[in-house]
Amino acid sequence: MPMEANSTADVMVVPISRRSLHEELAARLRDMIVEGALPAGRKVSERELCERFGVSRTPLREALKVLASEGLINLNQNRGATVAALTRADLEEVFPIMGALEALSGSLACARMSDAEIEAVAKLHDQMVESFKAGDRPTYFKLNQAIHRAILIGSGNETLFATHQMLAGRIHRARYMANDDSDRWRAAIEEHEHILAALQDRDGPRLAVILSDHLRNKLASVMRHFSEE
Amino acid sequence: MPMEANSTADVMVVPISRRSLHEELAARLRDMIVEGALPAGRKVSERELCERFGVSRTPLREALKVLASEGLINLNQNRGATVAALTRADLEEVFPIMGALEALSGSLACARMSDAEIEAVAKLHDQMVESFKAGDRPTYFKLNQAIHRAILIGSGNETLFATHQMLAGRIHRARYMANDDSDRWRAAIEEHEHILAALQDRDGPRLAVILSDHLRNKLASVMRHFSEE
DNA sequence: AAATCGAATTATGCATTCATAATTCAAATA
DNA sequence: TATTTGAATTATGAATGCATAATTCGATTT
Repeated sequence: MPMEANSTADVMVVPISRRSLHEELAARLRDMIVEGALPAGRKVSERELCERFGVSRTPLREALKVLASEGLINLNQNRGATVAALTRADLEEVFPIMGALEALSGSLACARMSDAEIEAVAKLHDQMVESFKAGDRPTYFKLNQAIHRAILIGSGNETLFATHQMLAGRIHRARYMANDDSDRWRAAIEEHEHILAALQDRDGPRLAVILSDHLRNKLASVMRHFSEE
Repeated sequence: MPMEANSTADVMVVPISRRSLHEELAARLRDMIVEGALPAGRKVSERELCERFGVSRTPLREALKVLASEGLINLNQNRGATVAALTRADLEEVFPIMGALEALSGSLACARMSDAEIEAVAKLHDQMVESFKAGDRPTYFKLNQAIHRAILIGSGNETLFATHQMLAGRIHRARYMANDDSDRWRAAIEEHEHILAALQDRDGPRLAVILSDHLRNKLASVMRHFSEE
């Protein structure tokens, strides 16, 4: 996906293709659910959302079907949609899968990323360590995600990225609901040191193991703080 | 998902909840695409499908949105839907992911499957070997799939199963389009012997490695016979 | 007062209709 | 004859309408 700055020429050629409404709606609703603006278990009223977004029910309902297939909402026949609740069982299912996917991505990334790209990850890592030292959780959280994302993308496998993203969306709420305690936070930073080192060494198998363990530890941390919704 | 035989009592209680049309349509179309009844690249005409299934465009279009999110069809703004073509790049992306997922499932299955369930896999395996000896490819293919499926389900991780299923759907066409040659077929049987042995030994790490390799080898075989559509 | 029944209301599932973008095809032009 | 233009046709995107299932809420009964 090319991301050049918008030159005038670009603006003339590309930009007309507005996304269809169902796509736009799915993206917005997905974001609202993932970010917790729509709390888990809450009834999703078609009428209310139609009014909020100023669209008819047709594209909205199309978007709801897509989100249901992603596991973000549940559709009950003739009884409307509800935001899918996250259970401990969900977390125990999803985290190991993400671990396996990240392990694969790390392994591939070691072989495919350019030196410059790895250097960019190192920059993100340093910034992340800074935000840890400053106790700035929101920034830490963003940079942490950026690093994992960079490795996923660095794998060069778009399907891998997309699959991971879908699962990450499902558990995002829990991930930042349950903040790491200071011990776990420190340990996470240390794991990230190892992640960066393995990546810089381009040691795929080692990075795979580290990432898998990292996710396992993250699950344990989340589970400690997670209360069923 | 309980699957008891339909007693009269069950029939009175459960069965009324007919699936919604969009769900039914998505399932039917998914099957048609996966099984190759709708060839890759082919335009998906809404009118034609509406007539065939006797429904209006509304639920059909809902189903199409879902299938698009699964990667089975492509939607082009104002220009309709087409069955997604499978490229070599797709296979090279999807197989390693399935390998990672099956490796995880094998690892979990070793810990969680009951002896009886493992015995059932052994039965499937023996039947599969029989069909190999008989040169019966269709039966071999079905039993092979049944074994992988049993291990996926044996992992006890429904999300893992669902994620795998979605990816498997995307590449199913290629998998049976490109039949193994006799050398590869023989090798596949041998790999399955190792799979069964590791499962019976409940040696999770070993099974994970074997399954991952198995998928890698399958990819190589498919790639040899696969011609871009 | 609590529980139950049922009419009224509301929401959902699907069909139909409308507006617009894409495509087709024949006529006009070079 | 090949190419281009544009009117007619067709298909898609989205809104509206209709039938039915679910829910609400007040009246009735115990």
